[in-house]
Amino acid sequence: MKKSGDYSFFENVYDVVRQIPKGRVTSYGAVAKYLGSGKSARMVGWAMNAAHGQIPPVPAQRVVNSKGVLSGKNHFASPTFMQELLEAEGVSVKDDTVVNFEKKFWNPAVEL
DNA sequence: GCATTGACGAAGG
DNA sequence: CCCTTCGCCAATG
Repeated sequence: MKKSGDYSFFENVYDVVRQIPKGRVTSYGAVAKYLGSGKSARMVGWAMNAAHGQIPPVPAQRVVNSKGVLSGKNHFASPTFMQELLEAEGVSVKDDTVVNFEKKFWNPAVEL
């Protein structure tokens, strides 16, 4: 039996990612740190892997690694889909890396 | 139950 | 900047 508010780590990750403002990005580690897991950035990535088909949809394209690289683009429907989604939101991507990453960076621990 | 993998990150060379 | 090593933890074989 599942109680209301019984959020798993995965769902908690989805909740944070869904709150990323349009045109901004964050990193797996930042989300992990906000959730208190700190070094479990891999789990955030794993959560994204299971994020497909989630309702409401999880904007996984706004989550990149600490360098601003679209490390997970290969997991989207198409390797170019992630970049296209970001550029459609006003985030420029060059060589699989977010341009002006530090300016686009959205830190949940600070902004949330 | 152990070994390997991974959409990561930090530190060291 | 590039590469290697280590830590972290769930999923998978």
